[in-house]
Amino acid sequence: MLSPHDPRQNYLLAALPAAEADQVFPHLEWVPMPLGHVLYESGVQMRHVYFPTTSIVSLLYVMEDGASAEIAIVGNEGIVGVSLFMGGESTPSRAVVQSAGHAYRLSGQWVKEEFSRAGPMQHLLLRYTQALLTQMAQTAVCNRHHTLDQQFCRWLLLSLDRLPGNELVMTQELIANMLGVRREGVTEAAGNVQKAGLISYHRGHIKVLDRAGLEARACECYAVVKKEFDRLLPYRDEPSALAVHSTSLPLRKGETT
Amino acid sequence: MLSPHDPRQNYLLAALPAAEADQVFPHLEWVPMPLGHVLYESGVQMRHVYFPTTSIVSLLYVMEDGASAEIAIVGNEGIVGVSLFMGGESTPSRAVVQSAGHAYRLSGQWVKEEFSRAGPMQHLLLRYTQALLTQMAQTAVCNRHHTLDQQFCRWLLLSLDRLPGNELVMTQELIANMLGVRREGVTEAAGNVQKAGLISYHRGHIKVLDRAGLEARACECYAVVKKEFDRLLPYRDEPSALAVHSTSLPLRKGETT
DNA sequence: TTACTTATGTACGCTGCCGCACATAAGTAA
DNA sequence: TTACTTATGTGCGGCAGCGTACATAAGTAA
Repeated sequence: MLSPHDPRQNYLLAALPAAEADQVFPHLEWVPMPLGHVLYESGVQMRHVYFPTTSIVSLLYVMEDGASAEIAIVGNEGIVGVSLFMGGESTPSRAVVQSAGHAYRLSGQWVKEEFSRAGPMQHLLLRYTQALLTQMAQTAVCNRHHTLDQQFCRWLLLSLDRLPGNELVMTQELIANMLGVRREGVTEAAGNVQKAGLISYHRGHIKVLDRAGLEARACECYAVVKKEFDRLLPYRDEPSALAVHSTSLPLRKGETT
Repeated sequence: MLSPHDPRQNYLLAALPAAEADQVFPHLEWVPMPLGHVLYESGVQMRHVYFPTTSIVSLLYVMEDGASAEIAIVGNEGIVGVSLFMGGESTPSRAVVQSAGHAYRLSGQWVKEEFSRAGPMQHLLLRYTQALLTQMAQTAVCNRHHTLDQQFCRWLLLSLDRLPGNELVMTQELIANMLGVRREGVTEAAGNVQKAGLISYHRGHIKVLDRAGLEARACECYAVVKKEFDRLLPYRDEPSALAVHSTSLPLRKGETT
C-alpha cells in the first residue's frame, strides 16, 4: 500500500518517547480493519492488541438472546485488548470494527514485554485503561438515566472524536445495535436531531453541521468522558508527541517512520 | 479494638505471598467504615486505597441534577481506589460505604511503591482492575436491557458475595439510590421477590431464603461477573492464600498477623 | 425499463418505570 | 399512653421505548 500512514496517527503510539518508539514501531503491523470484522470474541484468548488509526472499534457485550449493548468505543486515541497486559488474556465482551479503516497491531507477546519494562509504555497503557474505566462507567450511567436522543448525540460525538473529519459512515441499524435499542428508535432520534439542523443524515452517511449544538443536546456523560480522557492522556503536552496538534485532527499525512 | 480481625479477611491481601505480605501488612491501618462515609469524592485526589474486610463500598456517579447510579460494588474481594496505581489519582465517581464494617487502608504512596515493584502485588491489582472493568461493563448492559426485578436480584447477589453471612442491612431507599431508580420501584421488586419466597425483608434487613432461586431470577449479568471474578482471581489456588476456603466465607476469626 | 435489495420513515397498542400523592406500619422517645 | 420519625406499601396518570407491521425511497443489477 502506498497510502500515507504512520503509527503516530494513533495517539498512544504518538506519545511514546523516541527511544521507546524505536523499540516498538518495528514490531507493528499495519492491518486493514473492514467493517464488521471481529477482533476478538467473548472469552477467547487474544493474540494481538490493536492501535486504531483511521478505524473505530466497538467493545460490546452480546447477551444470550442475541441482544447487544456497547460497552465502550476505541479509536485513534486508544488500544483494543487491554486484558492482554492486565493479565486476563480475554474478556466476556466482543470487539467489532464499527467504522472501517486501518490499525497497527502488535503481538500479545510484545505488548507484555513492553509493559513489563515499566517504562513510558506501561504508564500510557495504564492511564488509557483508567480512561476506559470511566467511559464504561459513564455508559452505565447514561443507559440508566438518559433519553435515546441524548444517548444518540453522545454516541455520535464520541465516535467523531475518534475519527478524522466530521462525517461518519454508519447505518441506523448498526447504531441501534451499538446502543442496544430498536432501529426505529434511532430513526426517530436521528430525525429529531436532523430537524434541529445539527446533522444531515443520508443513507448511512452522517455529516455534522453544528457540533456545538450536538454537544448541547447530548447529556453530561459525553463531557465527563471527554474531560477525563483529556486529563489522563494530555498527549499535546508530551514533549515526545512531536507536533501533535491542539485540534482534534490526528492525521499527519506523508510522514513515515 | 479486641474484635478479631486480620488483613487476610480481604481476598487480595490474603493472596499475597508471605514475603510480600511481610512488607505490606505493617503499613496497613485498620479503619471503621461507617454507613454513608464517603471515601473519595469525584475529581478529588485520593490519599489511600481501601481493602474492605467486613464492609461494602459502592462506586457511584452523581449527576448534575443529583440523581445517581452505581458503577460497581467493592467488598472483601477487592480494593477501592484503583486510580491511585493506574496513574489518574482521581476519578469522576464517588466511593461511599454501602454496608458498615471495617477495612484496611494503605497510603497512596505505599500502594504505588508496591505496585512499581512489579511483583505479585502488581499482578493482583491489575487482574482485579480487569475484573472491575467487567463489572462496570455488565452494569451498563444490565441498565440497558434488564428489568428492575432482575437488577434487584443481581445487585443483592453481588452484595452478598462480598459480605459474610446471608443477611444484608439496607433500606429500600438506599438500594434505590444505588440502582438509580425510584424507591417505590424497589418496594415493588422486593415485594415480588419476597412473595416468591426467595428473601424476607423487614425494615432494612434482608435475609436470603433461597439463594438458588435468587440466582435463577437474576439476569445473566450476575453470572457473567461472578465467573469473571472467579477466573481472574482464583485465590483458592494460590499457594500463599493460606487455607482460604473453597466456600464463599472469607472470615477466619481469631487469627492475627 | 424492471426487479430486487437496502435504508429509512410511520403508525399503534403494550409495558415498565416515572413522578406524585397518600396510606400504613414499625420503631423511638416523651 | 401519645407524638413523632422512619420504613414500607399502594394507587394513578404519563411517557419513553418496545414489538410489530407496513410504507416509502434510494441505490443496484438485469
